[in-house]
Amino acid sequence: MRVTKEKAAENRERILTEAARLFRERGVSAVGMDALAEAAGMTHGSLYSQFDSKEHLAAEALDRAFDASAAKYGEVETLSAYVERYLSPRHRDTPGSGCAIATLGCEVPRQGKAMRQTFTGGIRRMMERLTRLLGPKARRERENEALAIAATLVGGMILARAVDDRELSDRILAACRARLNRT
Amino acid sequence: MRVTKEKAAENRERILTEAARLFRERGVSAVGMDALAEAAGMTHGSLYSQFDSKEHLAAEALDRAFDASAAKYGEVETLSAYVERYLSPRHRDTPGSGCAIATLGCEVPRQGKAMRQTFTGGIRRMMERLTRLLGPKARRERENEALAIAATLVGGMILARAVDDRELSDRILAACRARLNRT
DNA sequence: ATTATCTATAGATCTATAGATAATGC
DNA sequence: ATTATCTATAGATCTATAGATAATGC
Repeated sequence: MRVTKEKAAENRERILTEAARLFRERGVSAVGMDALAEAAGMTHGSLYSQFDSKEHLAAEALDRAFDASAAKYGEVETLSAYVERYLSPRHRDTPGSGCAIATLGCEVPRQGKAMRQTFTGGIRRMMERLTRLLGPKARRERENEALAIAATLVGGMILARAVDDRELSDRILAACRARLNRT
Repeated sequence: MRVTKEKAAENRERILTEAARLFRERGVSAVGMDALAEAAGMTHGSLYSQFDSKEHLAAEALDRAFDASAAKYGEVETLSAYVERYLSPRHRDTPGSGCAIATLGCEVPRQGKAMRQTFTGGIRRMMERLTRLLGPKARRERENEALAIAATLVGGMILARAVDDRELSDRILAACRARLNRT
């Protein structure tokens, strides 16, 4: 049952949107093509007429996730607003729509070339956004500071999500926010 | 073919040692019982006479990984020595014997209760070690600082391992070291 | 008698492909 | 005629269990 070009393009979008969410929620290797197809309201066979392989699909979905993050944090005007938003309990509790670096960072070194490339691009975009929010210092110096800030943001979120204790988790977020606001 | 109690205990140790390495190298869900058995020089059937399930095995292996890290960083006498060691290219390039938080942190929120509990314990141990290395301030304040430092260490290592570009990777490590040494 | 290990296998699940179907797009 | 989707299935792989084996431990 063939559909219109338009409908097919919509389906493709929906697959990518759902994939971007599911991969961030459960990890790339834990989400099968079947789960992706079901989430998009299709059968898994049709994913293969839209994408060459799971890895290609995943790399494209990851790119969407980075685009969404860039749009979200592009609005932010100060470092402290960035920090407050990133290290919020709300972000911690909604990984499916949050920063892909914090959800997939540990998995990426073991993934294929396409994924790693996309991911490196995502990290560079985050670094550049943070660099622009930093004071009047030399560019190189701001970039290095941005990298260290990114590490604290990503690491803080990963630790806050990993611990089994809500109180400790809140405390991790608060401690990282405090530290970054003291910059 | 039954073996001596002693030999069986040795086998159990070897399974855990190899598991702790393989899980950190490839991720928990990417390493099957077959791969673990082969690495320990056995068939997968025998893993089930030593462990109830993969998750129990993984939790115990993770505990070993944390014990090893505690021993390694227990020798360290200053914060800057801790930072140099943790954020070294050597650590980045040998995940199999490195910090389990940096290799498995993203995966843990999706794992079972036993894993999460062990992991939380590992994070607490890291925090306590760092707290002891911090100056003469009040305990609570040092603990919070330790959490933020841990976030930078873990996040920095994850970013350095994730990027596809060696130069950028080295730069991430250097930027995080510089930032933490300015504390 | 007990038990650590091996062999064999069950039952799921996962990625990917082949071929049929049916409606679009030319 | 083309093609997006569906159905069916191949071939791997994964966790776990059952039963046999053979040497230990009592």
